[in-house]
Formats: sequence, C-alpha cells, structure tokens
Amino acid sequence: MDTQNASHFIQDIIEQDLQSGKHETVVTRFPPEPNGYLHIGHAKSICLNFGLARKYGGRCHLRFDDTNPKNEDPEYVHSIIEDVKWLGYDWGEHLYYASDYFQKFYGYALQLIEQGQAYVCSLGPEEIRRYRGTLTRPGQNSPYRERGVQENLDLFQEMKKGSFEEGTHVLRAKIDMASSNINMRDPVIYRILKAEHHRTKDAWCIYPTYDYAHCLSDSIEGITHSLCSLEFQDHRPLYDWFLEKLGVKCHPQQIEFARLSLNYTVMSKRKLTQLVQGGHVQGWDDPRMPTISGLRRRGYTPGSIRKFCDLIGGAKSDNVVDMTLLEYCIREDLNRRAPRYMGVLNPVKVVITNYPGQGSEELEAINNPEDESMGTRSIPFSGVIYIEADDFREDPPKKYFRLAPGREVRLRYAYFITCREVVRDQETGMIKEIRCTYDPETKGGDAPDGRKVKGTLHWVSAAHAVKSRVRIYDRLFSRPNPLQDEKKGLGLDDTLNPDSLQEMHGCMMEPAVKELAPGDFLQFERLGYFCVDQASRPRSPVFNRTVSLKDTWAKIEKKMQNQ
RNA sequence: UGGGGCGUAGCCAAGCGGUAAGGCAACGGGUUUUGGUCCCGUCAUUCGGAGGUUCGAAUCCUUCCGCCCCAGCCA
Repeated sequence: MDTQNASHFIQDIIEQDLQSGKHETVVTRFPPEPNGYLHIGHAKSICLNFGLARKYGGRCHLRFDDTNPKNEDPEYVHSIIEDVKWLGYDWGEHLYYASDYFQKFYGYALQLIEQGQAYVCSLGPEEIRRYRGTLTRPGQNSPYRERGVQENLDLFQEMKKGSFEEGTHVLRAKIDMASSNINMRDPVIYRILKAEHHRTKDAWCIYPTYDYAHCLSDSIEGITHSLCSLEFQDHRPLYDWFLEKLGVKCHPQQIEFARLSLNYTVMSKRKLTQLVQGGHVQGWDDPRMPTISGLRRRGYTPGSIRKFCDLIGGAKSDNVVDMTLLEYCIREDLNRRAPRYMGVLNPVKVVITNYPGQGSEELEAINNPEDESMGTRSIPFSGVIYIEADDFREDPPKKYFRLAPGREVRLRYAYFITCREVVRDQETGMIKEIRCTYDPETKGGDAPDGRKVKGTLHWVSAAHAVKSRVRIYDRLFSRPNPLQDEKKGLGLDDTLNPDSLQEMHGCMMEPAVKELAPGDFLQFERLGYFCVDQASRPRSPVFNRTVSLKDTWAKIEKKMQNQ
C-alpha cells in the first residue's frame, strides 16, 4: 500500500552505512515528549522513523522523552500510543521512557564531574543568561567554573538530595564560553525541579536537560540513526561531545530533516492550544484540527496519511506542503475502498406524476464501481423522491446539464425523468415541489431507444428516507499561512474560516445507511467521502464529510461568474 | 552584525560533470449511469543572481542576494 517513494538523503546515508558495514541493521526511534497531542507533522517523523526501520528490516523504538515533569502527563502518553498504533506502526517490545534511564544519566554525570568536564554552577537563571553573552559577543566564564572535583561532587550530591531550592544551582558541562555556537557555552545538563514526575514520582528532584538526556538515551538503546528536525542542527556538536567524553560504545548519528508545514492550517502547539482553549474548535480531536485524532475523526485513514508522508519525502529545505496533496491522498484511498450510497443533503421534493399508485419497487445499485467484489444492494424507488436542491435550476445557466423545466435527466440506477412543472409556495415563493414524468422504459437508467441524457442525479425515495444530520467540514483557516498572518498582526478572527463547519439537518439518506456503524467510511455519490460519527445512531445517523469529490461543475460555474 | 542551515515550476521533490525524473495543482481532450474514477496531452531552453573553470555546469570555484534556526534551568 505504501509506495516506498523516491530516495531521499536519509535513505542514502542508511544505505551507505549498511553497505560499508558500519551498521548491520537500522535502529531508529520516535521520541515524543508526552506534553501534547500528535499532529500530522509528527506523522511525518513517525513515518520516516518507522518506515525506514521497516524498509531496511531494522526496528524503531517508541521512546517518551519525559525529562521535564512540569510539562508531562500520562494522558498524553496514552494518546500518543494510540495514535502511533493507529497509524499502523508497531514497536514490539521496544517501548521506552527516558525516565527509565535516570539512574544511568546520573552515573554519567558523576563521570563527567570526575573528568573535570562538568561543574555545579550557583549562578541564578538571570545571571547565567548574562554570562552567556550574545549571538555576536562571547560569553564569560562562570565564577564557579573552577570548583574542584570533590566540591562539585558534594554539591551535586546535595542537589540530588533536595537540599537546594529550584534555580539556585545547576550542573553544567564545561566546554567553551567563547564558542560561536551558543549551545556549547557550558550548557546546563541538570536542573533542580521539585515536581512530581508522572512515572518516577518523587524519586528525583534533579532532572537532565534534553541535550544531555537525548544522546544518552539513543546510545543506551543502540540507536543507529537519530532523526530530528532542523532546529537541532546547532545541537549536534553537543550531542557528539557528550558521547565522546563519556566514551560510550554506541555513538548514533544525528541527522536533521525539515519539519512539515501545511498551508491553511497551523502546526505549532501554541496555536493549536489557542484554538482549543479559545473555543474555536471543539477539542484536540475536532475534525478540523491537524491532529492525528482530529484527522481520524474527520475520516482520514492511516493508509492515506502514510501515503501522504511517503509523497512529501524528507529533505532539508523549509517547505509548506499544499493541502490539496493530503486531500488527494484520502480521495485516492477511499475511491478504491468506500462503499457508495445515495444521500440528499439539501432535499427538494420531486413528484413523479405518472408513477402508478402509492407503490414502490426495488432497484439494484452497485456498491463500488471500482471493486466488483463489493457487490450490489437494492434501493427503494417510489413516486415521491428527494433530489438535491442544487440539481435543479428554473433558469439554468450555460453548460448546466442537470434538471430544469422541460429537461430530461437520469436518476441514478432508476429512470429518466422530465421536468413538467414547478410548484411554488404562494407566500414565500419557495419551491414546494417539482413535478416530473418518468419513462418506464428506462428502468435501470438506460433508454432502449438509445436516447442519451447529459445529467445523472442522485435521489432518495421520500417514504423510505432516513433523516440524518451531516457536518460539512472545510479548511480551518481561510488564508494559506496563518502563522505569517499573525506576524503581520492579524488575529484568529481575521484568519479563521467562518465556514469551516456547516451543520446540516434534515438530510435524506437511502435506507441502507442504517446498517452503518460509527467509524465506517462511505461515499455519498456525487457529494464526497464521509464517515459515520461516533454519536451516530441507526435511527438518527450523523455523518462527517471527510472531503468532497472533485467538483468540475463548481469550477466551471465559478469561471463563468468571473467572466 | 557571530554561528548553523536552505534556495530546482504555484506546491512538494529527484538530480551528485554528459545536456532538467516524478507527484499535487492548473489547463486541454477522450471514456463514463457519480460533472467522480480512469486514460491521453500541455505545463522549467533552465536550476536565487553575476562571474569563472570545463569540449560540456543545476552539479566544481568565486562573489553577491534572499529565506529559516540559535542568546530556556523547554524539547
């Protein structure tokens, strides 16, 4: 199903390493901090890490990078596990937590101190910042930089015991305060944090920082290729420094790639949180959110997301992928797999004046023209049906070939009908019903005399219709780059798409939809792909539109309007 | 202005000294009982700009320009 697309530079590196014998197997890891929900940007990293491991017969670990108890929560570890599983990846026995290595990290810190390569600094946060210098000016050595090994050992011991308050002391690597790389200016590797950790509880009150913990976690797990995003490029010398000074046997290679951006949405946790907390969406799993859980509720399939990640590849240049590519991926997947139904979102009554009596009949319909094995079903037809309001025009524009006065069209899988009369409400002027005649000879949709019609409409028998609710989703933002808009001073009110959610009531579906269960996907013919909402019930179904079908007519109509 | 990266079509992206893959989008056409799908075709004389090396440069060199990241005891 996944196409294993074109080579990218990470693959090249792996293949070289395998060929040269540097590595016999590939070991990667996906290392989220459990401090939020995963989004499509994470999916890129997940697909890269798990996908590469799978492709080369290696393995990929799921590791929670839980080194900061102030940010983390078990709720997030659960949701992350669910999301990665749902995407179709399996870490086997290799579920790890950085917090499982705290004791080892501590031992390594002692080693660094003993080697004279780490020291306890008693400057406050503000002073540390001042001593660090600026981008263009070198930093200055901390007055505590030359403390003796024993003093450092004692102090670090006291830090661990909880003798000090937060912010009073840190352990720092002794590297180079004049380095042009700010990350090398004696970075903090341990800080005092008196918070309860979601796994180690109150066992520790000192916690390692990312730079120190990450490379060591990778090393402990025998990672061969440690993939991360571009902003960590400047940290690579530090990553290597720790592993070198500590003399560990396993020294993974850090490789950076560009994170994913998608237009018409946002990926930053800050903005996403703002959307949720500001009530602009209904939660982290709102179907308009770019979160994995949101996409899932929207009806995106794991395969479509994997396909998407495969198509975008992995490179080092900043990128903004077009939303239409994601939509293409879900359409492609669902076109092959989604069973078809007929449903009318915005019903208009059609009375077939020459249809005999009050009776009805069963017509046969194909469940999926792309897959014969999905079989057929029967649909009831009768003298009163609903069609889509948009499929009738009293005064049809050019190139419109749906129903209009005097015009003949096909009702899919049923009959040709011809519009004879439009009945309007006396007071409101609204169309009450459209009166048509049908041609009994065209049963099934073909005319024995070879007569052709240009339009084929979907329809639902009024007497058999299942009334339901439908939520039409559209892109969250009306402008392609909300983050840049924000820098220009525009707020959410200016950039959010006011029509990103349209709730429709009184939609009329064919009776077969009663068999559908929450989570099922389907196509309503001529409308789009939908999924059955979790709140859906057989007698009162709720559908979420995942994505519309491509709409050539809308394009033509728009073009004509612009002329 | 210090350091680290990146510039190939509207978007993503191959290309690694031998004469610009592929996908999305767009546009045109064919098939069609979904204006869907599918099929066919069009879409970079040029790779951020300018010089240079070479028989030959997107690929090598020089220089200029543009964009992104870094001054958390976040990751």
